[in-house]
Amino acid sequence: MSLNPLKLAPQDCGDCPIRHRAVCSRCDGPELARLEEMKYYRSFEAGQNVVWSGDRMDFVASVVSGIASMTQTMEDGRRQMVGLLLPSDFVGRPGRTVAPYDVTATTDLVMCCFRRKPFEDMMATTPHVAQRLLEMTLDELDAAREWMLLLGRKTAREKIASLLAILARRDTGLKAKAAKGPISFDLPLTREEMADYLGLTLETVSRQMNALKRDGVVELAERRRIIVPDFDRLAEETGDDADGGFLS
Amino acid sequence: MSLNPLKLAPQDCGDCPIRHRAVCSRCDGPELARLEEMKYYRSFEAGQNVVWSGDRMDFVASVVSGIASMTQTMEDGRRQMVGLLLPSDFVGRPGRTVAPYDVTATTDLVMCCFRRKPFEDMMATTPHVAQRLLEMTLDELDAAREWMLLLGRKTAREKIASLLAILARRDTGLKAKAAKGPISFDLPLTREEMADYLGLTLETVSRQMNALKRDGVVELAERRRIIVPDFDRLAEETGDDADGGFLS
DNA sequence: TGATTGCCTTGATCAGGATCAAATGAAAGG
DNA sequence: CCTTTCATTTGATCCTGATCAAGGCAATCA
Repeated sequence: MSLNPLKLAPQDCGDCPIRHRAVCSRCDGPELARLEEMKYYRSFEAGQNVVWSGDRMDFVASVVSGIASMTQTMEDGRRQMVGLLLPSDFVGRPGRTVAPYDVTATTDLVMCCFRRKPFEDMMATTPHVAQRLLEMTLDELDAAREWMLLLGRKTAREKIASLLAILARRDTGLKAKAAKGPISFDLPLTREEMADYLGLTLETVSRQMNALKRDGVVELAERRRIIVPDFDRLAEETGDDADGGFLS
Repeated sequence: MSLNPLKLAPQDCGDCPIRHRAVCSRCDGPELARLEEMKYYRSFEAGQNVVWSGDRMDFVASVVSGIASMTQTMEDGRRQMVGLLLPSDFVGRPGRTVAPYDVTATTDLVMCCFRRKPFEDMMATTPHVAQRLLEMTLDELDAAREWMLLLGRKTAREKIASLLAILARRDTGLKAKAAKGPISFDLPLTREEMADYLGLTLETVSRQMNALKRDGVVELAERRRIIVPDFDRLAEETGDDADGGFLS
């Protein structure tokens, strides 16, 4: 099975670190118990590789803490990030045995894994699980398509602003665009990783970050902390329309 | 429900034009009969809109003939195609009511539709269907990610070659990269549509198409017909590695 | 403490593709 | 047949972001 991220709603996870409740929020008792039985944890250090493209993958997993990225690399070394896995994101593809992308821990990382076979068996016998996974995959597909718009049509400045807005939303848990008062969050990516996300070079990322700083859109604090004085202002810089597709 | 394409394997479709056998290749009798009951056809003229972003969508569908495209548009008019729907592709998202993208018929188009509600009901009671849809969605996600690599890291020439290779493969049904002898197929897109697919301008598309022609990679025949004297040669121009991810 | 290393910034220059503009070609309609 | 319209080509110029090259800064380690 190869890797794909499927977002789990954090609120479904309760205090269970593996958050697998979200996989089947309507399952009680037996299914949850079965999930509980087959789970195990793996941790990785920052920079360590989780799987290589082409590897056999015998598990699906969800991110407990830390961040991983999925990247594709061309023969001559050009790299494009195609997935960014944050806590509560799901990874893995029921039914596939080979990973199509490299997955790398960009920070220290803990994942909660389920062996593929029993997980698939449960999927086959528990309709809710398959449906929930389908829903999560559709969300991921939407995200990929917004990403495509970013890669294909946005300017460097808009790309940076978009990425910061995405991270800010994920980190602070805000769904809507509007937000009063300053927001701050940790930037978990290096300039190079941001560049790979955005289809830019690291120099351009650096320049545009500082341009946004000069213009008062963000402040760059110690230890890669980002302060956003006015989220709406940042949102304006993304090039997205104000209401931004939060309809279901 | 909003739109997403899910590829159906044409070989699963038998002689049924709606190809819904592929939705549940393991279903016999009752499920197929239910699908048969709820289906209806819609046709569109080239250029006509199927749904607008934000519209309510009460059906899922598969493309019977013709081509449709999903596009996202920014306020200032910049456009990015995020999905290209060829015959046998599936469109629609069980569980969602609002389309997130514009869907437009780029040629005359016939779609076979299923009302969303009964389709969802069948999904809920027929595990195979949900699993099959999940599989198709995962394929679509893979395609989106390859598209992301194209948008973020490929040169204009590589982008054009990649698109032509994709269309050639779909049109001629070849799975592998290798192909002896010349291939020809119809280019169903205008220069502008190609540009929207590739994140380029139509002028750049035109120039690079003619560059590929000058270099003998393709021939541009009458009525938008494309002749590829040597598919391997075209494949080399895409920037993808030779084996190209045809592992499952 | 100094050296190394990884990450980031900054500068100078270049080039790939965008933009603006005009001409050509082909199909459709009166 | 001429006109209109739309798709495409081609040319000239511009500009954004890439590339090449140094230098700075902070953390880590000997």
